[in-house]
Amino acid sequence: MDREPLIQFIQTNLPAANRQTLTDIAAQFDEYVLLKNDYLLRAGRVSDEYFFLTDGFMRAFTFDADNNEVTTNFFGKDRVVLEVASFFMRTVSTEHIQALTDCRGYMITFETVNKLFHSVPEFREFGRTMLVREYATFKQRTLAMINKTAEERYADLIHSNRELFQHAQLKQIASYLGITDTSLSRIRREFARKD
Amino acid sequence: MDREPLIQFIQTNLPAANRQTLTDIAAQFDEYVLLKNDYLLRAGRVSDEYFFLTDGFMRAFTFDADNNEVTTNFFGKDRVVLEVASFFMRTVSTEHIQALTDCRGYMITFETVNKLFHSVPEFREFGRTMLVREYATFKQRTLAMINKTAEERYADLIHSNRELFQHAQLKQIASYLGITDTSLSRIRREFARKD
DNA sequence: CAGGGTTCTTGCCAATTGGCAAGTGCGTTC
DNA sequence: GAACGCACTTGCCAATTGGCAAGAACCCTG
Repeated sequence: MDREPLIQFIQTNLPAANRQTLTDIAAQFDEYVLLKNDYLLRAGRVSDEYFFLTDGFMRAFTFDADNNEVTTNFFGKDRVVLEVASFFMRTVSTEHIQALTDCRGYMITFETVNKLFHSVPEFREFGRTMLVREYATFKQRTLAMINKTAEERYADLIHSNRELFQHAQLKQIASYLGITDTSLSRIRREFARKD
Repeated sequence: MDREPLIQFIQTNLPAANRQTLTDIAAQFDEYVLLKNDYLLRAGRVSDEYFFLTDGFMRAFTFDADNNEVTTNFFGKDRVVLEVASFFMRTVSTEHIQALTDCRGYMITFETVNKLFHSVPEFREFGRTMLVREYATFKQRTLAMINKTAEERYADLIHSNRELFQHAQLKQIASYLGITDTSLSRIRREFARKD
């Protein structure tokens, strides 16, 4: 069982930890595999999945008042995949998390996260850093919705995550960007002319 | 020094803690007062302010690419006021936090937060709960930007926080809702006709 | 390779929102 | 109380985005 990707990831976010601590933390995770279209989490359940994704793409989505699917997040390699509110507050999830491709990674439960959280100071730091990063990312997205045009948001996404476009449907990307698939299609046409 | 508001707040978010633990945590905070228009944080600095607001209203704001002011957050009574990214990641803040009214509350520094975080298990839980709540709130806001109209977002805000409208300028509220002051003015006109 | 389903694109028109500039209302100051 | 500044409103028009429906492109599956 090669946990190097996991260890590397924790270390990147926690340079101060020594090798033994890192492997101790990593040992608490279980290897986990999803096939394309498998669900990591379904709405209506309380999430018990803290998943570190080493290979593949996933997305989180929910439904709006008119029952339209809205993609709330995409996840790629080397990211922690979880529904923060449901996992930490033990509330029923309003979101689904599904594999866009075959996926591979490492899983840990709420109970184990808590155990590590209280017994390993370095893991506390790691957990907090994760949460702060995710928070900052969401804040940036809210800000982008406010002060950037749909075209700018599209440009940002394709430049930062071109590979995503090979795995996600344009309709999913559109709802993530806060526009309809029709508008996204038009933006892509304009974009193709210039760039 | 009556720290009851602070103790009550911590207890609400941490029902398991006993009285002694609560007073020990509260003892680490310092009373702090701001006059209207005073800044709690200025962009360009690394935030060292974790502020529990017991009375008054505050707002956080930044500037977009065209140098327009964008209000990113409003804070009322019984809320923790801080710039999460700057405070926890020790990065330079892109945001200002300013008092909309005279304010009163309790302050704690990054160093003391960390001390408590590692030495008091109950405070770890408290800190994590705060962060998770703030995260969930921002996520809800992003979602609202995507699948609600400007009018619905306005209705939500005025119903959940009517008092805010007595202290913040409509232009500030408009940028928080992701629209111009012109549009907000029109929405309010329509709204007044119906409701 | 024919048929059927899904995704994506396009055209047309409507609704929402923005930009600008002028106007109104209100409080402050001298 | 006249003059000024500031916040807010309004009118006019333009730009952006959405809704709908039809068509094109593509992929399965038999």
